[in-house]
Amino acid sequence: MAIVDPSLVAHLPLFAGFSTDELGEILREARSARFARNSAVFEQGEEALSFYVLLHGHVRASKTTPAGEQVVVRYVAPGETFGVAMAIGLQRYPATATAVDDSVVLAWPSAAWPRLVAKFPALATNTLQTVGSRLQETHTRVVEMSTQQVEQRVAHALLRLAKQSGRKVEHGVEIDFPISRQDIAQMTGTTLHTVSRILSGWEQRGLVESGRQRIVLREPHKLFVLAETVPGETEPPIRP
Amino acid sequence: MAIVDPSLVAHLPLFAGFSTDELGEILREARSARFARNSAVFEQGEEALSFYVLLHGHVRASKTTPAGEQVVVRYVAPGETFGVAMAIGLQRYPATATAVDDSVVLAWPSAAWPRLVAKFPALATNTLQTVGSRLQETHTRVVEMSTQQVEQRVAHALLRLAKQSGRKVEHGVEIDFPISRQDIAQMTGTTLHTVSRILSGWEQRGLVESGRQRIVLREPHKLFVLAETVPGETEPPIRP
DNA sequence: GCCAAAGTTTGCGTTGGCGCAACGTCGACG
DNA sequence: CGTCGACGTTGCGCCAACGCAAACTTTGGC
Repeated sequence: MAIVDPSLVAHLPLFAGFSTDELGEILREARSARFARNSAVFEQGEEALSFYVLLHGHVRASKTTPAGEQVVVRYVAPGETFGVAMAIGLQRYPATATAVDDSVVLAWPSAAWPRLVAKFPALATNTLQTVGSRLQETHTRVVEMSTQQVEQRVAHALLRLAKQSGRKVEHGVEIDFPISRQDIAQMTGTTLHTVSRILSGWEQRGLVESGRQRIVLREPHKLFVLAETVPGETEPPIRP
Repeated sequence: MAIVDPSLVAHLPLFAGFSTDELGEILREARSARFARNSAVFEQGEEALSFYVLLHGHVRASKTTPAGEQVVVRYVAPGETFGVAMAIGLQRYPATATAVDDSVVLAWPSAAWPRLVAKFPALATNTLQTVGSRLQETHTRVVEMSTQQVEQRVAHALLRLAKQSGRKVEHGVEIDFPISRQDIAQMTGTTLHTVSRILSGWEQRGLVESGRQRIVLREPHKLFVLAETVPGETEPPIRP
C-alpha cells in the first residue's frame, strides 16, 4: 500500500490522466519526508538522488554564483514538482531547495524516473508541460528585468506570489510564508535596501502592510496598475 | 519517401534513440520550407500550427512587450527545435521567430504532435531534455542580469553566441550570422548605445573587430576573463 | 551611380538605484 | 524577562548606464 492516499494527489498536473491503480503503482515508489523551516531539501551541486512533489509548506529554489551572490529561482507551492534534474538530463541539482516553512514532500528516487516514464509515458508529457510553463515564466522574468524598473518588478513579483500563495486576510491578501526584503531583492535583481525603500513608500500610500518577513497586499489592484504603468507616463490626459 | 534523408537528421537530440525506419515515419509527416533573410517564420500570438527543426541558417526568437519593446529570447542554430508551443501546452506562439539569414526548416503540423508522441514516447523525453536545457540557460541569464554589470553580460552573450554559432576566421571567431548592436542590447537588457560604447572600447583594446552587423572575437580568452572579473576587483594581488 | 534607409558612433546631461553606514526594532531563546 | 541576533529602515554620496541628440558610414535599391 502506498504511503499517500492516491485521491490526495490525483488532481496534480503531474498525474493528469492516470487511473487510481496506476497512481497507486507510482506512489508505491515514493517515500514521504518532512523538512523543518529553514532546512535544506537539497543543495546546489549535489548529486540529484531524488525528485519531489511538495505536499505542504513552501520551498525556495535559489542559485548561488561563484562570487557567492544568491538569486531566487522560484518559490514552490504545494502540488508542484521540484528537483526534477534527472528528467531534464542533469546529474546534479542546479539550485538549492530550502523549506521556508515546515514542509512535507513526496520523494522518488531519481533512478526510478526512467522506469516510470517507460511504463507511464504520460509522466513525460505532463512534466514537459510544467517545465514548459516554467520556461515561459522565466522568459517573462527576463523580459521584465530587461524593460522595467525596480519598482515595477517588485510589484509584479509580489502580485505573482500573492496569486500563487496568497491567503485572504482581513484587509487584503497576505503572502502565506515568511519572506524577507532580501528574498524579494533576490527575486527581482535588486538590493534589500531598495526593496525596503519601495515597501516603505507603498506602506505610506496604503498599498501594502508589511513587517518582519510578512507582507499583506491591501490594494492589489492599485499595485497592478502601478506594475503596468510606464514610469514617465502619467494618467491618460483628460480632454479639455 | 520522406522529404529529407533520415541520415541527415538522425544525430539530432530530438531524434536520439530512433531507428532509421522510425525516423522515416516521423519525417514523412514533415514538410520542408525556406525563409528568406528577415522574414518571419511565425509571429507572437499566432495560432501555433507547426513546430520546427532548423536545418540551415539562423532564427531569432523575440518577445514584444505591450509597450512595444522587444527582447531577444534566443538564437536558434541548425539542428535545434523551435516553435514547440503545442508540446508545452500553448495554443499560441509566445514569441516571434525571424530568419536572420536565409534559412531552411522542417515543419510538422502541431496537430501531429500528440499522435507522434503517443507512438514514439522518446520524442517527449528528448524534448523534455531540450526544454530543460533551455530552462537552465534562461536561469543563467536571470542570474547574470541580477548580479553582473552590462559589460560582463555582453561579454557572456558574445561568448555564448560564438560557441553556438561561431565560425573560425583568420584572426579569431566570427559570429556566423548578421547581428546588430540593437540585437545584442535586446539580449542583455541594455541599450544599443551602451553596447556600441562597449564594443568600441573592446575594439581599441584589440579584443574584438566589428562592423555593421558583424562581430569577430579576436581574443576570446581575454573576453572570458573580462566576463568573469568582478568590476571592483583587480588582478589577484602578488605577495611582496 | 545616386539616394534613402538602416546601422553605428559619440558627446553630454541626467538619474535610478547601489553601496556604505548607522541606527532602530522585533522575536527567539536561555 | 533580559539579551542577542536577525531583520528592517533611512540618510547620503556616487556612478554606471540611460536618454537624447547629432553626425557619420555603409549598403542596397532604383
